[in-house]
Amino acid sequence: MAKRASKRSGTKKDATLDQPRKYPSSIEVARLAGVSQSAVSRTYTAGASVSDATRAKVTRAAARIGYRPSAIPRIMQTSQSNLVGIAAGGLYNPLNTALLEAYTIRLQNAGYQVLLFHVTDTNSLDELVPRLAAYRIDGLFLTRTVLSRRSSEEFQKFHIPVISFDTLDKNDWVSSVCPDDQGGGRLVANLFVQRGATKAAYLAGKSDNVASNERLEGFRAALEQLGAKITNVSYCAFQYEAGYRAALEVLSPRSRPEAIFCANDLIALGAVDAARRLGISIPNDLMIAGFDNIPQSSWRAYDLTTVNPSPDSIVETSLMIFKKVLDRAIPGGVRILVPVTLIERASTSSALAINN
Amino acid sequence: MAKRASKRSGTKKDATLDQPRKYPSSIEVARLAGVSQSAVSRTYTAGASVSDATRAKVTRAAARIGYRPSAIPRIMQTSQSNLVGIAAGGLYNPLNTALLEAYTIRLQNAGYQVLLFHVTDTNSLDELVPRLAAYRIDGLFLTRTVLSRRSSEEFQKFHIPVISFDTLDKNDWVSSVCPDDQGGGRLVANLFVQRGATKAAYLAGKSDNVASNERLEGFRAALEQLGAKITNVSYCAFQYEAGYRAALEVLSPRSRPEAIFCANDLIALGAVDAARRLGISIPNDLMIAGFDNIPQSSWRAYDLTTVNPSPDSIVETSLMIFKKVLDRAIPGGVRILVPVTLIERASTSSALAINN
DNA sequence: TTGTAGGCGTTATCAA
DNA sequence: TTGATAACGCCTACAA
Repeated sequence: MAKRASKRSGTKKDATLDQPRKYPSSIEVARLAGVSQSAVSRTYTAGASVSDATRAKVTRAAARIGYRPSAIPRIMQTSQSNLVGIAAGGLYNPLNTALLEAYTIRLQNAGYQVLLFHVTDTNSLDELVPRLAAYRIDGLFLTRTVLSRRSSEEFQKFHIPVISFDTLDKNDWVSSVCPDDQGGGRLVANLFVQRGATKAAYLAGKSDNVASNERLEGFRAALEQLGAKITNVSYCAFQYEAGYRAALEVLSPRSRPEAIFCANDLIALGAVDAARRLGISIPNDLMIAGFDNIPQSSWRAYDLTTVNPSPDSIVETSLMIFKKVLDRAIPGGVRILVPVTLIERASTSSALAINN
Repeated sequence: MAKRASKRSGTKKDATLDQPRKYPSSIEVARLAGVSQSAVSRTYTAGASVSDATRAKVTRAAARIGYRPSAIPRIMQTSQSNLVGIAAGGLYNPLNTALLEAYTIRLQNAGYQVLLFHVTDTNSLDELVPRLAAYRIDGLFLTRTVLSRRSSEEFQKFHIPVISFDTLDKNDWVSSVCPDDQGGGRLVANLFVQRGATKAAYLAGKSDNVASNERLEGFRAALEQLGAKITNVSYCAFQYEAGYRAALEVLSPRSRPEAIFCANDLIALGAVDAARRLGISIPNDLMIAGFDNIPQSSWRAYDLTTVNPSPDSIVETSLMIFKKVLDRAIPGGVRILVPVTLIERASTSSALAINN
C-alpha cells in the first residue's frame, strides 16, 4: 500500500519494501528490442515465423529485464489453459498417493499444469466446480468422489474430459478406469481354495464402496464355484486400525475362518496384526490377502499376499482417454477395466516365508 | 474441427460432436438480464454494491445459460492469481504426503488454488520457474529441493513469498520452516542413555541431506555429553529397503551397537526387520528409534519409538509466514524452528510392549 | 446504485 | 517475416 519506498531508492532493500514490481510485459521487451510487440509474442510461440535476427534481439532484451511470458492472456485468447484438475484425497492410503504422483509426473511432462483439489469421501466435488470452471481447466481426473449428474453435464457441455478412477457410475460423459475388481476377487478365491481353505471371510471397506463390493462379488462367486464359501462379511473404514479391530471380531474363537480377504491392504495389514495378537499363525492357521499392493505389503513384518491393480497402467490408460476425448477421437463416458495380477507372499504360503 | 453437427441438431448427442461450446461471458448474461456488464461483474464481486433487484436478475440469467465467472481476466486485472505453487516429491514417504495434503487442505480453505509440481531430489526446481512465473503464482511452498540463488532472487523481485520445508539455506528471500532436527537427535540420545545404552549407531540418509546431518549432530553432541558415544554412521536412501540393507551391515556380529537412531522412520522400520532377521531382540538386545512419526511406526508389528515433527504445526507456521510476507508484515528469508516431541514406543522400552 | 469506457497482456488476423 | 489492430472477458474508475 504505502509508497514510502521512493525516499529510500538506491538502498539495497528496496525490492522488499516497494510495492510488488510488476512483471515486465512483452510491450516493454519490444520497446527495448526495437521491434513490435507481435515479434516478441512470436518469439515465444512454438512454430511461429521469426527471423533469427529478431529472435536474438528479443531474447536479449527479455533477459535484460527478466521478462516471463504470461500464460494468463493466452488462456483468454485461446480458451485453453493447459491446466488440468486432479481431485484427490485419502492420501493416507499409499495407493492414492502413488496415483496422484504418477498423474502429476506425467501431466507435467506433457506440458500441463496440475491444479490439485482435496476432496473427502462425503464431500462431493460439486462445491469445487465453480473453481474448476473459473480456472478453465482443460480436463479433470478424479481419484475418489463422483460428480453429481448435474456437474458432469456441465463439463460435458464445455467438452472438458473427466476421467474417474474406480467408479461404476453410468454416465454419458465421465469416463472411468478401474482395476478389474471382480477379477481380483476371483484370483484371491482361487488361491485360497488352492491352498486348502473352504471357509473364508471378507473384510469389506465401507458398505457403499463400489470397488469393495465388486471385489466381494468376484470373491464370492469364485468361492462358491469352487465349493467353498464365505462365512462372514464385515465392514470397516479402509484403514489399518479399522482392519485390526474388525479382524479381532472376526477371529473370535468359535467358527473362525481359514482365510480372510480384505478390501484393501491397509485393512489386511491390520488384520495380520490382529491375528498375531490372538496368537493365530499365518499362514498355517489363517491366510490373509489384501488389495492394492502398497509398498508396506512387501515389508518383511507382513509379507502380504495381495492384488496388484497396476497403478501405472491405470494412469497411462487415463491419460490416453483424456487425450482422445480432448481430440474428439472418442466420445466421453468410456469405461475401461485394467487387468490385475496376484502377488503371492508369505501370508498365504508358508513356502514363501522369510528367506532374505 | 468438423461442423457436421448442424445436420443433426436436435438430437441428443450434439454437445459431444460440436466444437466446444464456449463458456458464456458476462456480456451475454448482461444482455439476457437487461443490465450492464458491470452489473454482472459486481454481482460476483464480494463487497460490490448491487441492488437486490439487479442481483436477482443477474443471478437468474446466469443460471439460465450456465454462466461461470472466469478467474482469468481477473488475474490480468488485479495481478493476483490466487494460485499457489507446491513443489513436492518423494511421496513414498508418508510424511511428505501428509505435508502435501495438509498444505492443500488449508490453502484450499483459504480460497487459494494449488498448483502442484513434482520435483525430484536431483532435479532442481529451476527448470519449473518459467511455468511458475507464467501462471503468476502468488506464493510457493517447497517440500524438497531448493531453488538456485538466481531463481529465488527472481521471486524476491516480484515479491512472491517462498516457504521451504526443512532446509538450512541462508537466503535473503526464501523462508524456511524446519522441525528442530538437532533437538530431535538430542531427545533420542537422552532416551537411549536413560534406557541403558552406551554405544549407538546412526543410520543416516543421504550424506548431503541437511536434516539428516542436523539430527546426527544433535544426537552425537547429546550422547557425548552423557558419556555415551556413536560407534557407527552409515548412509543410505531414505527408504525401507535401504534401511533394511544398511542395518544388516551395521548389525554384523562383532561390536554390535546397543541402539540405532535412524534418519527417518522408513529407514528405521527396515532396520527393525533386519534386526529380527538376525534374531536380535528389540528392545532388549537393541533399541531402535526413527524420525517422522509416520502412521506405519505405530503399527503393532513395529511399534517404533520416533520423533514427531508436528506436521500440522509446520504447515500452520508456513502459512502464517506466507501471509505475513505477502502483506509485507515481515520480510522474506525468515527461518523458524518448530519444536519436536519424542514418542516412545516398544522399540525402546519393553515396558511398552503389546497390550492392546 | 448504475452504466460507460478504458485497460490488463497476450494471440490472431491481415496487410504490407 | 513484420507490424498494426482487433479481440479475449473481466475489473475499476468515473460520471450519471
